[in-house]
Amino acid sequence: MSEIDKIETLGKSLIFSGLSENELTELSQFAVERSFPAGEFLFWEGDDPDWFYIIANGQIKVLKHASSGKEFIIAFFNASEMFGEVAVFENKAYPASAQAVGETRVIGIKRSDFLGFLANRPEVALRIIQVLGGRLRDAQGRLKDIAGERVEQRIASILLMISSKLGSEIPFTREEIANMAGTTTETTIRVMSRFKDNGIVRSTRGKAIILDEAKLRLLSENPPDE
Amino acid sequence: MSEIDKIETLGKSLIFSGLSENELTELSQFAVERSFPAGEFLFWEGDDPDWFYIIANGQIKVLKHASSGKEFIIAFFNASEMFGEVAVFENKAYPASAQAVGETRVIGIKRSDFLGFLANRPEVALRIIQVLGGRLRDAQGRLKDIAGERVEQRIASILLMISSKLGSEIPFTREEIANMAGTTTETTIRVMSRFKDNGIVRSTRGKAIILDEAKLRLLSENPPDE
DNA sequence: CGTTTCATGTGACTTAAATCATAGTAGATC
DNA sequence: GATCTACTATGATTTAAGTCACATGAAACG
Repeated sequence: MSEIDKIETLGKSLIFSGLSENELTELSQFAVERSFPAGEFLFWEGDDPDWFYIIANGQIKVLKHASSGKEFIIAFFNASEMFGEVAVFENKAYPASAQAVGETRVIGIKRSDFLGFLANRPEVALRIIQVLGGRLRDAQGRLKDIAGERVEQRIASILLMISSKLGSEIPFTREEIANMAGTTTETTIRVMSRFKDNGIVRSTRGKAIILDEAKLRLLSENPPDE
Repeated sequence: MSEIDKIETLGKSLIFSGLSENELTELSQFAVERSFPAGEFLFWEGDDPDWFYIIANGQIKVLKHASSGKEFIIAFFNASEMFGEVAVFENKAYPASAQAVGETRVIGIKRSDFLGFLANRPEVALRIIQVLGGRLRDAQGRLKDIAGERVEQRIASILLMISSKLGSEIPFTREEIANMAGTTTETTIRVMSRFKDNGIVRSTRGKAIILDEAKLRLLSENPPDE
């Protein structure tokens, strides 16, 4: 990856998109490129937070393990999104693990370099605040869903959330969807089969295509009964 | 509340604690004091985000309602903490409602005033980033708990979380604890009775006192069986 | 190109927790 | 200090979803 590519990738990210050519160049001095094959972990929950990342291409899923060993997917990120930032700002161990979904290239910036760069760039800080705010909002919405809604509604919400980021093609297996909705693979398969019967989704192996977003939205908002 | 009091309250809050006397005075020009009796709502989910708040004294709980009407407590805040900020930064409707727990006094700052003040104060922005980061971390931890752990563990975690903020006296009813753990009042009563039998907590009406934090921590981290 | 692997699918059974019902009890309120 | 009201308590029953077990099928791989 050339210096030019790095600058371009940084510039595409939401948080750095307002920076001048010069600033991006300065920032790219600190930036290191790394590549990960599908399934590889970039860091594990509990690791020291040395790096802050921006995705050049590919996708990352961020997950935690319950005490039973069951995996729960907290978030997934697409090209030009940042991640690993919470640990970096607090200087505490990463609170979750990050795994490459497909072959993925990221740009890493060292904690100290990044904080130094940030110190006199209030615009960048404001953008980070917005990103974190949005993520907090999402997390709180999911909390309410998982605590209070039925699996069918939760799965509907997850599908909508994914499609709002990636479009109507959902590139996840039933197992992965289960791990986002906080349920089991079997239950997810059953619910998705019902969705298929009702013409809401179509599916192939490892993928689902949303056909009727309106119906899905209805399901995610209203209890099925009463 | 005098101007002096306002300045003092602002200065005590984590995000403004680094500011000079002058800056605090400037900020306090925008600050409006409001008082709420116990149980009153400061704003409802869906309201426009006009205000950003700092608690002068009292406590606030922030909650959402599931489609069944069941209430879920997302967070609660103590004196000198800020809240309502997510909506303000994104300029979207408040994603949750805020309710005064006891008699509560808050300081409100108008969205536009606050953003203006923030624009050229990177130190304040960095502190906000830290606060948001911490909250995001908490929310993600709770997500994993609610999705993957048993009620007993979840309740143990909630008690620990509360005691780390307020001390070993937990000033909440079983119903409120249930609404934080994402379970029912009856189940919470049963679990708490078990805790009492094991000498982990003592309790009076509307209150619980943690006697054995170590045991509680053990419970929150390890599955009861196997 | 057969075989191994992993995702989907389905039935039978179990279970943790919700729900429903009812009662005691402490504290507020008049 | 009698009367509400809200909190705690407990038993009985139901149920949504989890677990276990096994089958089918597509795709990955040597």
